[in-house]
Amino acid sequence: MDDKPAGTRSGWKQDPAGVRKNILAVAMAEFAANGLSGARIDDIAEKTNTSKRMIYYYFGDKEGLYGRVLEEAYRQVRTGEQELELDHLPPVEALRSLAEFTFDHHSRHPDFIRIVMIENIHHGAYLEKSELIRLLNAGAIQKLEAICRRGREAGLFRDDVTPLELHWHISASSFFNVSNRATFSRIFGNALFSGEGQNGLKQHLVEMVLALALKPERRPFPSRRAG
Amino acid sequence: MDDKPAGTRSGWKQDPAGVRKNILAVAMAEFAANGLSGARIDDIAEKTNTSKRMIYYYFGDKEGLYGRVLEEAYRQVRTGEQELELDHLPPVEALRSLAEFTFDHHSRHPDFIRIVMIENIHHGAYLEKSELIRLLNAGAIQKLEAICRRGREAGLFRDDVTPLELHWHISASSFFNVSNRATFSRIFGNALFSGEGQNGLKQHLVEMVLALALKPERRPFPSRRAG
DNA sequence: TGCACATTGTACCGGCTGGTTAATTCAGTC
DNA sequence: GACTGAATTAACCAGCCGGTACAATGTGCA
Repeated sequence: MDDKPAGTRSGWKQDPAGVRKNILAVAMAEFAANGLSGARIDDIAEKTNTSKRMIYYYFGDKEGLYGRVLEEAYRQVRTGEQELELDHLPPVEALRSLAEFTFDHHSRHPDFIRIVMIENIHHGAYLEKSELIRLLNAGAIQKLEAICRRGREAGLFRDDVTPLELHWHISASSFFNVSNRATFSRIFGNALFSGEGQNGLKQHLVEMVLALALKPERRPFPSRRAG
Repeated sequence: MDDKPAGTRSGWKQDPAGVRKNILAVAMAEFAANGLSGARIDDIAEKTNTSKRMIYYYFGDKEGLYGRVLEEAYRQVRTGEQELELDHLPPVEALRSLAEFTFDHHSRHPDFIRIVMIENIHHGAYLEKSELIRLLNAGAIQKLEAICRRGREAGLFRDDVTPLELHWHISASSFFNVSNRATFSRIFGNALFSGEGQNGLKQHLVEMVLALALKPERRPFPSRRAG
C-alpha cells in the first residue's frame, strides 16, 4: 500500500480519506451494476481494500452509502461538464457544441446514467434528501441560458422555446441513447450504436435542436443540399 | 371469486388461467415498483388471491415470473399501439399523429416504462431469452415505415433519415419523459410536467421530428408566424 | 365408482445479508 | 511511555427470503 495519502494530514500511515474514496468507487460500480437492492454489501467489501466494518463506520448503513454514491456520481459528471468553454462561440455554434458535447459526455459516463436510472426507479427519494445535488445541478443549465440569451439578443432564437425545454430535449436523447441501449439494440439491431450510427444520431439531434431553437427564417439548413 | 373462467375449458370450477393472470398482474406492479431484486415473492403472494406455492407452480422461480411479466408488459403496450389508424392520413399528418400518440401512450403506461428501465439495468438479459418479445416488436416500426415510404414517394421526406432513426428520436423523448420525471423534476422543477408543460414538449417534439424528416424546402413551418 | 392428473394448502428450511459487538491497533499529546 | 480518540479487525447474529416437501383436494373420464 504505497499510495500517497490523499487526506490533509501527511505522513499519516492510516488513510481515512483514501479508504472512504476507495469504498465509494467500489460501491458506485456495484450499485451501478446491480441497483440498490441488488448490490451486496459483502460484495462491495470484498472488492475494497478494507473491510465491511469500515463501510458501516464511514457510511452508517447501505442507504447512507448509496446516498453518498449518488452525490459522488453527480459531482463527477457535473464537474466534467464545467470544462466546456462556449463563450467564444457564436450562439448557433455554441448550441451545436453543447448538444454534441452532452451526447458524448453521457455516452462516456454509463455508470452515471445507470445510477440515475436506479434513482428514478426509486422515485428520486434519495436525491430528494441531498442538498448538495441540488446545488450541483443549479449550474447545470447556466451555459444553455447564456447561449439562449445571446441567441435571442442576436435575433436568431425563438423566444417561445425556453432553455429548460432545450435542455430537456438534449438530455432526453443523450440519456436514452445510453439507458435504453440494451433493449433497443436487442429489438432493432445494433445499427444505431455503431460509430457511424452514433454520429448520425448526434448530427440529427443537433439538426433537431437547432430547428427548434432558431427562428424559421434563420435556419441554416438545408443540411447539405441546395439552399 | 365470481370471475368468469378465462381458460379454454368451460364448466371448470377451478380457474388456472385466472390464477395465472392474477399473479402476473400483481407481479407486474411489484416488479415495476421495486425492481427484480427489490420485489419480494412473499409480498407478491400476499397481494394475490392465491398462495406463494402457486407462483412457483406456474412460473418456476422468481426469474421465470419476471420473464413472463416482461413479456406481458410488452404484449399489453404493443397491442395498445395497434389500434392507431394512420393510413387515411397524408404522410406529414400521419407522422405528427404517430409522434403525439407515442408520447401520450408512454405517458399512460408508466409501469411498462419502469419494467423496461429495470430490464435495461439488467442489460436486457431476460428480453434476450424471449422470442415472443422479438416477434411482438417486429411490427412496432411498421407503421412508421409505411409513413416514410409514402412520404418519400410524395417527394416530401428526406431519404437520408431512416424510419428506425425517427423511431429512435420519438421513443427517446417519449420514454425519457416518463422514466426521468422524478430526478428531472426534483432538479429543475415541475413546470414541464404540468398539463401545459407536457403539451409544449409534445408539440415541440413534433416540430423537431417533422423538421428532421421533411426535406428543407417542404417544411410546413414557421409554426405560427409568417410563412 | 375409481383412476389419473392437475391444482392447491401447510409447514418448513437453509443460507444469504444487512448489521452489530467487542476487542485491538495506530498516531499524536503531555 | 501512559493516555486518548480515531481507525480497524474478526467473529458473530437474527431474520428475511427464495424455494421446497408432501399431503390433500378438485376434475374429467371410463
